[in-house]
Amino acid sequence: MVRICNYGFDKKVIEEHRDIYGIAYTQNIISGRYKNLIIWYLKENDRRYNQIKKFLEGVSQGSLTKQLRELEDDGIINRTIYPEVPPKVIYGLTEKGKELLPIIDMMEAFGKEHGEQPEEQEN
Amino acid sequence: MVRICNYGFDKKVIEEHRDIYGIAYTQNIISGRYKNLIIWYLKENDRRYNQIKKFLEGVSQGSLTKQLRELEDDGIINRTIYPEVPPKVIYGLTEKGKELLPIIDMMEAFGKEHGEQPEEQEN
DNA sequence: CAGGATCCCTTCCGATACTG
DNA sequence: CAGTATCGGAAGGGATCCTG
Repeated sequence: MVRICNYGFDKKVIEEHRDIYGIAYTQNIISGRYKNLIIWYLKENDRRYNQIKKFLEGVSQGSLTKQLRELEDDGIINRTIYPEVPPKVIYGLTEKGKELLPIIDMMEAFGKEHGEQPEEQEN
Repeated sequence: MVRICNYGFDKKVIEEHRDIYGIAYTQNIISGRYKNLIIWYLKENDRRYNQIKKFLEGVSQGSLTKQLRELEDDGIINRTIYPEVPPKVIYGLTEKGKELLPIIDMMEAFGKEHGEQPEEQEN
């Protein structure tokens, strides 16, 4: 089911143009200020909640938790809880989540090529 | 320069993690409810304002115009005005914009693979 | 036809306080 | 440590009115 929130697309558009369904679906998953970066950060290793939080310095718990839950609901990451004291929660990419890496990889490449010299762009 | 709006990233994050600059830059460009679809729609042919509007049925002029302007400012599309009566404005992808197509292509592929059978996902 | 300007609502996100 | 709950600000997007 396609989320309507996250500035996604509603059924009408999707019904009319079946070929853009995939774009809308994927956009729904990765739209969110930190989602791409979370996925990117989990690329090499599984990480704990606070590691992710530290990596994204500035993010609030509320926002981070919400984004992690949404990614989990979408099957992009999985959450493993170790019932210790203090608690330990490990986040890692699912197989589905790993399939997003090439996309983010290309985003990084695009940005590296075009966004590196900001002041050299003619305004 | 990285826009702070569009739920982008501020300088702090970017300075700290140079490797995620590209992701943030690209995300800034394509974040927006219709931007990916606009780029996708311009893939095959240049289009007029009203063609795009019709394709995205439901979008308001205000939103569409804003997204088109931002894409233009980011060098993704170019706008050609034909001073006729009634006026005619053609939008097309720049070379830089065409480089985004593989990314959107992969988004479509991902969505097609994972988002097609919504009710077969275990909840 | 292709917008510009304005108003308003929704969603996203940060800040803070509190908990097992 | 890893959250939950609540509040409020800011940005995105829709609706409407108006224009060259």
